[in-house]
Amino acid sequence: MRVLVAEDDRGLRETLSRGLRESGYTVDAVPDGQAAVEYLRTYDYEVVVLDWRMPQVSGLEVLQWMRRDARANPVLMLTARDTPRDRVTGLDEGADDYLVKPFDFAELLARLRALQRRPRTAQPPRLAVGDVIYDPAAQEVRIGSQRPALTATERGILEMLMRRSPAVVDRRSIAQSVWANDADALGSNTIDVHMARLRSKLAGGRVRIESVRAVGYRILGQ
Amino acid sequence: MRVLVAEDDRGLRETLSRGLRESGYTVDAVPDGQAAVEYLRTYDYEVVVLDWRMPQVSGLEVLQWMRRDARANPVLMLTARDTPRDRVTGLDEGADDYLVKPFDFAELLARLRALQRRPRTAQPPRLAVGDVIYDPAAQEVRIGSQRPALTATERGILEMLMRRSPAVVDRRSIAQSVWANDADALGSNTIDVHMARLRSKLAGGRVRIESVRAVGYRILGQ
DNA sequence: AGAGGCCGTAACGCAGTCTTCATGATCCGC
DNA sequence: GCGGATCATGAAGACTGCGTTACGGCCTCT
Repeated sequence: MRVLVAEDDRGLRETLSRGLRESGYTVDAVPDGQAAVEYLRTYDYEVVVLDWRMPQVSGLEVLQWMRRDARANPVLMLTARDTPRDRVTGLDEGADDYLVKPFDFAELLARLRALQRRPRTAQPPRLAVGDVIYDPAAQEVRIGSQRPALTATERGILEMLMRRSPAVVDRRSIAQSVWANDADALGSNTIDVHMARLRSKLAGGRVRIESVRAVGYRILGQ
Repeated sequence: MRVLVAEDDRGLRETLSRGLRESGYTVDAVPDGQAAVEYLRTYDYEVVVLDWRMPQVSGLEVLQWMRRDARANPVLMLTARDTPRDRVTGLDEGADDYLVKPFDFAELLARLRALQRRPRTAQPPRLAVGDVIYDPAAQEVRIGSQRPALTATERGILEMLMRRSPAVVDRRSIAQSVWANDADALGSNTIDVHMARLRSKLAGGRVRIESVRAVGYRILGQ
């Protein structure tokens, strides 16, 4: 298991390196964000441990770079900050987990194990298909610079389609994701109508919603 | 997005339900582990929020049942306990995340979003014969780089043939796999007609559909 | 109470799909 | 080789699912 540790405090960095090696990991440790990016560019790691606060390039910036670059490696952030607000920021930027200093080493190991089990994050916090961007946190949709006013139902459907894109989403999945009782939505033409409304609101964007007869729908960029 | 919440404290349960619904989730809330298992058996959820301490069946036991039952749904554990030791236990049992009460609601939302980000099911099982590939999950057929437009019935028949390939599939099996009432399909030449169309659409691929007189059909790679 | 927005249902037309029918080809036992 | 059975294929009508529009009920905000 290869792990990259980015931590500017020398003492902590060495403690982490030693401890992780004793636990069977292969560790590369770097003292700042700049070096972390270099290493990430060059080597491949299963898990990345990033200190939030580092000189020059912070852990958050490294994380943002990773996600922009479509790197899906699980990331565990270390930080001294402990306000809920900070945690929200970190998680929404695509961190997979979060640990507050000072921390218990056994817990770090457990969280690393959990991250390894978890399938890669694979997706940045924002969904994008064509020029349509959906931000699940803000529940906001953008088409280029436009901001179409979608209703809650339409956003729910759109989110489902975008998460699975370019695969086909069957009607049952759509129904389940939006309605508690999928039966009535399946029995009527409710989905079709919402789909029509969604299509008209997305018209002008560089996407299209294809219908796959007898199965469901899918959204594709153009 | 469907979420199951299992929490015995009524006040917290209702707060969670209301808050999550306002954030766009479809929520089922249950007061104990027993009910949680029932619901998990019956419905499908994207994320499960489990209180650790519950009467009768605890959240940890629900989690253990899920993992024994090979349920891969992301699980977020809620708990009042806050020793590193407990966290280690929870994470090692397969919880994907962990939140200590009292918690900030925005953080709960952020962690749920992080959990949802996990990619769709590992890798979809695929059927391949010759250069024809069928993905049952996406219901998509490819011949090399081509994507022939098959109808639902044709896909159903093709899937059956490919699953059994290179064995012969008798007409009864084909009928049963596609039609609720296999009788009428067997009495007519409907199957033959579909088979002809399927052949023509697969022409160009390195496969052929052989007919086995008085028995059925089979598909072979070339 | 009224206005407006959102949602679900109904109705209808259309396009794509399925089944049936007709006809010809092929196979198999005798 | 002959006859019956089985299969292949083309065309036509029946059917189904989808797109669309319109409308009524519900909720929220004022």
